Amino acid sequence: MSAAEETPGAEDVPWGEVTPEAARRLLVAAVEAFAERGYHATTTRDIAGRAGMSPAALYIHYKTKEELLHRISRIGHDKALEILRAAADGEGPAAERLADAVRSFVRWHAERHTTARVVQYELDALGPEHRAEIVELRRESDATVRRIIDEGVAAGEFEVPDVSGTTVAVLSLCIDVSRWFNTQGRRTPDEVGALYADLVLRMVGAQK
Amino acid sequence: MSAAEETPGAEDVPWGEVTPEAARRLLVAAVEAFAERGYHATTTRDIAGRAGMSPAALYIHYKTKEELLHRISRIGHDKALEILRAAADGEGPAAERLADAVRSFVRWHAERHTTARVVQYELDALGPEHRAEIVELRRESDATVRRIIDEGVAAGEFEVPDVSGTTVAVLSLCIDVSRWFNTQGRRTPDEVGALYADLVLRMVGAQK
DNA sequence: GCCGGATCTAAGCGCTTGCTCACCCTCGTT
DNA sequence: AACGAGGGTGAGCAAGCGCTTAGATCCGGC
Repeated sequence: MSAAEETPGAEDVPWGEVTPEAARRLLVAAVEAFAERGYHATTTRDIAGRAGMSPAALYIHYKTKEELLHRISRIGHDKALEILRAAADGEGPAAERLADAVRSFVRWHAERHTTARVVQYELDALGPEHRAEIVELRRESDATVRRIIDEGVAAGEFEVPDVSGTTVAVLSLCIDVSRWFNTQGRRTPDEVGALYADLVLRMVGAQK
Repeated sequence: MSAAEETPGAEDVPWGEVTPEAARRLLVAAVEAFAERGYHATTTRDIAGRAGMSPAALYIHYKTKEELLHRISRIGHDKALEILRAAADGEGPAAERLADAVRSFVRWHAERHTTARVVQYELDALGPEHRAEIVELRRESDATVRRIIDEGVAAGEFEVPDVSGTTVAVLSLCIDVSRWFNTQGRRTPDEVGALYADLVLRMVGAQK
């Protein structure tokens, strides 16, 4: 086998964009540790240990522990926004696009709830500039969902008295999936996605 | 003024049940610190400092930092459960009781979002036994909401294909208010409560 | 006027933390 | 065979952590 090759089929492998391989192993270890115990309760020794390395190895690939969190947060938010935009930019009626958005967004938060938990709940552990950068990405997620709802109202598909309030509620509902979802639980990510898509359509008063 | 009196009108003062006063000051300081930075990022020196005391004073009133978190969590969950039960045990149709429950539950999570944030998101920082105790309280909250929805379905008021899934979603929606609610924001706790009560009635298919 | 318990503090102990430093090993290249 | 660069390690530093201890201060009851 050729040795120089890097991350074959990189796009759909979860952390395929992170190279070299040692940096990715550290990042994956950090995601697990942060999700289990929280950023502040996780030690650099724990992260390095999970990746099968010495504590010092971490600092070859990342300047600080906070930079690790930022990389995780940035990649995760980019992915989340990409999912929402793919649904929003689709064709068909607003109801279909909203259901699509919720279904895939929820599925991501359930399937990758370890990552999502870090991405969604460790925002405050970031430094001020990194935090501001991530907050901006969240604003764009909000705008994307709001746009679908706006269009549904304009087309007469939805009946929504408070668009911005409903937008917050929809995103909030989806995001919180990463807090309670458990792989051992009764429901699959697909099932939760379908259930939530239905609930959201009811929230916006889409006729069934 | 008489000096010996303790916590006049104790019931409705937020932390009135905590005595003596120094213990309450420490607990209030801990709630603020935990909400701002998270349990693990908060130091005992920070808590004591906010309460205007030396670090050692904390250990006169609490055995450990974890006991402080447990006290906060226990009182908070008791209050939350009390709110839900008061609405569930009321009279009138299920739709009215569900709206009541959501309205007051959300209002609490918005008004006291500092406390709620600690109560809802720092569960994992508790030790195993304390954690188990709190998880049991959450199960009861879930059962309380599920009961209202069950009764609404039985009475033909609601149309809900998946009662347990919808119960989770309703509670999840309410709890997440404490994550995003901001006192400086556009909405008052009353407004968010009213909006969410309406959204939840739509979720259960209550005819308006 | 003195006592005993409760409350609070200054100092600091033992340990862990994020991070660094001096050095080593494994390479493809010459 | 020698090299230089990049990935890795073992040991450890300065700082900060949760928590303890010895002693000062307050205060109602005799």
